[in-house]
Amino acid sequence: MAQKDPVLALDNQICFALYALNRAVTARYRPLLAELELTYPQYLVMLVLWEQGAGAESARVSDVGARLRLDSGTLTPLLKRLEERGLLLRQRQADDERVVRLLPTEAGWQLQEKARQVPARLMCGLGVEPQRLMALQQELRSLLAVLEGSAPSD
Amino acid sequence: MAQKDPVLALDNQICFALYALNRAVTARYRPLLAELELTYPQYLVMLVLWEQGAGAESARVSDVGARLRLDSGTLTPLLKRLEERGLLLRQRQADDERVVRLLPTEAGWQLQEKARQVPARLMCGLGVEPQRLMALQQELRSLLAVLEGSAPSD
DNA sequence: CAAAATTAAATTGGGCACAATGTAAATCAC
DNA sequence: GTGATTTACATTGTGCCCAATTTAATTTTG
Repeated sequence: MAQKDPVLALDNQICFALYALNRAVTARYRPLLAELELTYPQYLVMLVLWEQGAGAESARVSDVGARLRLDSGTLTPLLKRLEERGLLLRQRQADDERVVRLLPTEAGWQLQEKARQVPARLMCGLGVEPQRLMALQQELRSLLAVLEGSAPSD
Repeated sequence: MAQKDPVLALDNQICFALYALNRAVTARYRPLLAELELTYPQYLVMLVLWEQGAGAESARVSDVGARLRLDSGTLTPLLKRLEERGLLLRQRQADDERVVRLLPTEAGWQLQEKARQVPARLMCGLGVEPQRLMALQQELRSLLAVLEGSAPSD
């Protein structure tokens, strides 16, 4: 007893494969995002803001949080750093002071131009057939939907 | 220009699917590991130590780091917390004082007993066919091997 | 309308990740 | 065998994550 147990073997933990690959992929993004002076979570936030489009209704903190599954404890300081860098403005909504609207600045939009090449450069660097990645992405998204659609412990 | 761009759409980023699913799965572990009073990275470290077996040569900090792809900046404080909790001993190797050996204590081995049920309980809670998870894990591991076998930007 | 409940962010605190640097011990090179 | 490298951890500092709490504004209820 109290010895090796295949059930507890690291290589049998689905979680570890996910954890390790996530960090390995993030590490591949790092040098590319360093050119934009963005961290990986900051890049994701900018993607959400860019996605809203310039003309559309600006995103709220909670919109970004819902999209990225992050709460204000993570987002508030991150957004303040992006604001200090001049990439966006955080402003309280006049008719509902609880809400903070996030508006990319001109510099924020200019950064989008530089960011456009990131996905392709990443894919190249990975050295994996795009089809294979697309298939994986579909599966990951599908599983995420399953997890988000069921209670944390049915 | 400077508007929506399918290349930058969040839903097209393989990275985001990986990032979001990893956090969702970790969140599923959290209540189970809370019963053991372990965080998720602490759980992974204990898995490595348990895997070594009680009779075998004890693991070094760098062994755990190599297995989990974590450096001493992450591991040292984490291991100190596990030591404070009485789950392991950190002791310098006599014939090479640079090396720190990690030895699970009796409490550390007892915790393995409680941990044995974690994987099955997690799988149940996910509500996904085990075969599907096994297939995903194979793919994740295969991709991790590819990334670790190639330069960070070929 | 006033009290209670809800909502949106912010704050606080603990614990990862990771880059960069520091420190001491062991090994190598001449 | 001594100086230069290398190795193994530790430390420092920045930036996530997340739980729990707080604050302030809005909405709901009686």
